[in-house]
Amino acid sequence: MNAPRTARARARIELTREILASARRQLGEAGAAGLSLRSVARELGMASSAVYRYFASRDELLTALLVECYGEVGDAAVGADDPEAAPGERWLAVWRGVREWSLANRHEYALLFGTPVPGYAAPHLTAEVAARMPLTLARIAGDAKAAGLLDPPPGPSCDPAAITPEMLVLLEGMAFTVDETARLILAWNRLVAIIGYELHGHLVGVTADDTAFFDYAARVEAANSGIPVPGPGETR
Amino acid sequence: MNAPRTARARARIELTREILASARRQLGEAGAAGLSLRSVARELGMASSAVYRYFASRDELLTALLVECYGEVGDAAVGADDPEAAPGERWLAVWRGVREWSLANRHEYALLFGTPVPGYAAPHLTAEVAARMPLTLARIAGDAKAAGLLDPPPGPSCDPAAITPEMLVLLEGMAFTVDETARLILAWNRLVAIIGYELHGHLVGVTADDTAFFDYAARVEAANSGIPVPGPGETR
DNA sequence: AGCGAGAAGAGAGCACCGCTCTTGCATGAT
DNA sequence: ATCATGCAAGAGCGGTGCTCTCTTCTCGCT
Repeated sequence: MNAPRTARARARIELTREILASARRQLGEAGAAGLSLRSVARELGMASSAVYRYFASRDELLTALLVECYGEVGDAAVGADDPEAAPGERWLAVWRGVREWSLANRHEYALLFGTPVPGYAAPHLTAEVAARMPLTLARIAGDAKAAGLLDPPPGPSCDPAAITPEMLVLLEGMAFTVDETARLILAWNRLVAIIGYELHGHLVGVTADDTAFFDYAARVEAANSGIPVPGPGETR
Repeated sequence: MNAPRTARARARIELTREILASARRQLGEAGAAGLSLRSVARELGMASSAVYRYFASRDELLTALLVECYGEVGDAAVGADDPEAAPGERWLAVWRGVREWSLANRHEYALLFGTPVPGYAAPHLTAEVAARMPLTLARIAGDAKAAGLLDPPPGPSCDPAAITPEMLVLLEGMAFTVDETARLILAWNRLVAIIGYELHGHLVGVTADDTAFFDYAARVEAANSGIPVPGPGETR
């Protein structure tokens, strides 16, 4: 973390930022598959080969964007969460925040949660930055539990051996049961899933009001996780 | 539907099948992004330009594969379903059948449910073939309801305006309520979602036994849809 | 039976891609 | 002031989707 003493070093980090910014813009416009190292170079007025001084490969550039986007979706989740509010309100706000980010950044969503691009295997190093969004959901449930408000409905129980010990440790301090943890994992998966269906057109002809249906899904999932949620009446 | 009278016509449908078969194999090996029209041509010993006599573009070839794969996953669902069995057993069997097909055909799963490839927009014409898998789930719920076994747990209710009238019509004869329909849509989404997480590595470090966790998810979702399901005890 | 229309295949070519290697310049350190 | 090094550029390789032209051969009709 040395300060950029020399002009060369300053130029280097500056150019790195510009490459990343250009790539980010192209990702937003054409998607991961349409992101071309050559066109980034063109846009910056440099030779394509010069970009390789900054990113060893297209995949490495993509990884940098991946980390950046995980940060953004984490920001969207954390930013939407008001720790002072009631758990149900917080839950809905975070779900909506993540959805809005995804709708505004559909190609970025695809990069994070969609099909891995060609031969690119996402590095697992990004686990900690990737965890911010789901951890925001867990925190809401944890706070609800601490306040004695967490009340998951009855249902099938989860084999404790199905979940990694690390996962239970990660959520330490929140004192979740295995079943509560399992339901949170499902909730995280389902938040991403319902957005994916909307983005990829699987709901065309199925839902008439995507926003209303998303809100419904968010409420159902809150109830599933045991978080009391306000809103439209009960089934039956 | 004329019979292939001439030798030319026979050769044409034969070659079309071979092209499709070669493409299917390459899709299974390298994924949609790695599917190359040129390599298909190479494999069949013909000029790349000749393939264009059969498929106007790579996207058209991809669409043909898409339809084929939708058929396969539909077959997997229908094939796993034993209409004579109890609803809970049927539900689990269909979920497992779809998962097994997906694990054995991960690139095909990605084509169907993952990020749309580059600039390729999936045609909506495939709706009827795409619907077979979710309709299998719906049929189980419908049969359960007819037998008086459908008993969805209380929870948030869905705004009827959020679902298209066509959807309610599509499920006609099963006499589902709006909420039952909404939960089935969620169940369909969630079956695809949990498999996607497993395939794309999002569960690495989270779940220790993917099969057990999937079974848990299937049971939770059956309960959510109101289908009585056998298996491990209740939460709490 | 023969001929014309049209289908099918081959090949060259265009513009693009990721990536590599070599060459030369300009800058920063000594 | 000089030397070593960081850095950009250019050419090039093998690959892609797709188009256009040219030739061959098959099919259907007179």
